Amino acid sequence: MKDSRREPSGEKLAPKAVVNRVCLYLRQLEVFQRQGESTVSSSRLGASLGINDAQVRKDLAFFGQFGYPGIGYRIEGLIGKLRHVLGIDRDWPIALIGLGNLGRALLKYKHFRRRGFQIVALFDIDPHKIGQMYDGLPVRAIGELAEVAASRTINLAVLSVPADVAQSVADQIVACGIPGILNFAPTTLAVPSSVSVVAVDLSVQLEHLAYKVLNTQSAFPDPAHLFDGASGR
Amino acid sequence: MKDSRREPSGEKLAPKAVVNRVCLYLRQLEVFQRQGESTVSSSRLGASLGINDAQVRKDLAFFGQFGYPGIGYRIEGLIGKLRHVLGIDRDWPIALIGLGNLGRALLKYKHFRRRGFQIVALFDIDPHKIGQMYDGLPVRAIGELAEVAASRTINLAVLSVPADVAQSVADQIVACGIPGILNFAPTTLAVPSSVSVVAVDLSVQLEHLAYKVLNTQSAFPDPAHLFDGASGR
DNA sequence: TAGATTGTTAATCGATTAACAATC
DNA sequence: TAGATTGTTAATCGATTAACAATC
Repeated sequence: MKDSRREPSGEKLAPKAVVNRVCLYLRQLEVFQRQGESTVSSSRLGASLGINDAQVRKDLAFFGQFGYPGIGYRIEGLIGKLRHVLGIDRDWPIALIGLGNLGRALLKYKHFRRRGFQIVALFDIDPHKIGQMYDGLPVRAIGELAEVAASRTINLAVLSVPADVAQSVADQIVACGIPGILNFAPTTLAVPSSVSVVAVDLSVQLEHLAYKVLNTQSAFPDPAHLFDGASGR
Repeated sequence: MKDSRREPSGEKLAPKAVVNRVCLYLRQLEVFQRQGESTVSSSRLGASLGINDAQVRKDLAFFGQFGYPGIGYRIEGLIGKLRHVLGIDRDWPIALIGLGNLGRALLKYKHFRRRGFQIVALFDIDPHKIGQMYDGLPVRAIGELAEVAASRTINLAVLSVPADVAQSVADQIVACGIPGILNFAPTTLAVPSSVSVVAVDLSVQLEHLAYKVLNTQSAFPDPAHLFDGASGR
């Protein structure tokens, strides 16, 4: 430890893998806190998540010196620090675009609210949905996005529209100056580098699971022979 | 190309990142196919997804030799090959456990069905939900899982229950011999290594997006000064 | 043929893990 | 003090990219 109370926030952008794990650390620290614990070691935190202890220390060290040699990490303090470095120590007003089955489920998803994420405006392209109320919020036409985003300083959009309209809606999101998109549409969005996108394709996740199940050494009966009519290329 | 029609399927487990990208290649190839294309090069496929062309070739080469020098990849054939290596050239009967807002949305999610994933049985712990019908399927008590799984050879479970019961439900899934779990509960599951888990934590995705937005060099006004009361550790 | 594009090797880059002095 | 645990360096491991002979 070179110097004692330094916190290098914002110096370098953390790698994607680090940020994802830090989100998990935060989630698990809150579990420990609810259980009445006050400190935790990197090895115990890692074990609860299936992550190597050196990895835990290195990930946390990326954002500052939070630990105490011989003791571990003070849970309450670390939670506050991680919330700060992740940027979730504030409110994030969100526009939800697309009120299909998935969109409506996301609207009611409790965990978002608990994290400071609050859906404050709804949009859809379907004329039948526009004007309806969901969870106390009116559904607006996408054309109103610019106006609403400006007046409420919305900076995140959750996109749950069909794939074939996702790019055109994304273009409008970008045009409004909204700098972040959580994309549930199963398509890759082209956006300027100043706009951040996190993509969640539920089918891809399930496909990945299928691959893992088929390729995990086990007693699982692989009916591959039923399909191997294909030969060569 | 050492020897001409080899297909090393099942030799080594592909890295996670490779599998995820291959799922995206497949998704994009189907787009090209719908547009009436018959071949595509690694550079064009990569460009449409923001992936380096050498990466595309290397990922595909992991599973076999599918391309033709000077021509590219024949789309229809490659789609079939990738479906096969991913294991989605068959039906996957699925148990959906937890019929909250998210679970009900997943039940109606069209893209699963199109990929061969079919939800064939519903389970919940809430006595008020048990016996109700959703989408033509009755909600069963979790105690019936073993029986139903055995009779229908279910091999994937989608878990959308609250975090505090997720582990105990996962234990029952494992006990039934179901080898794959898609976990939407915001908690890490402890399962034997013979069981595959893919975790999707929607809050973590949104947190990651918030981090990216705050740390992308841009005109985005960072109100961090409102929060920096914290000092030291 | 000339141009295009693959599969693969080598080079680069980044991420993970082991080890340990410093610290409490 | 002895034991525990950090932050960090060095070693390992794996993933990405550039380059190019082989091929169509």
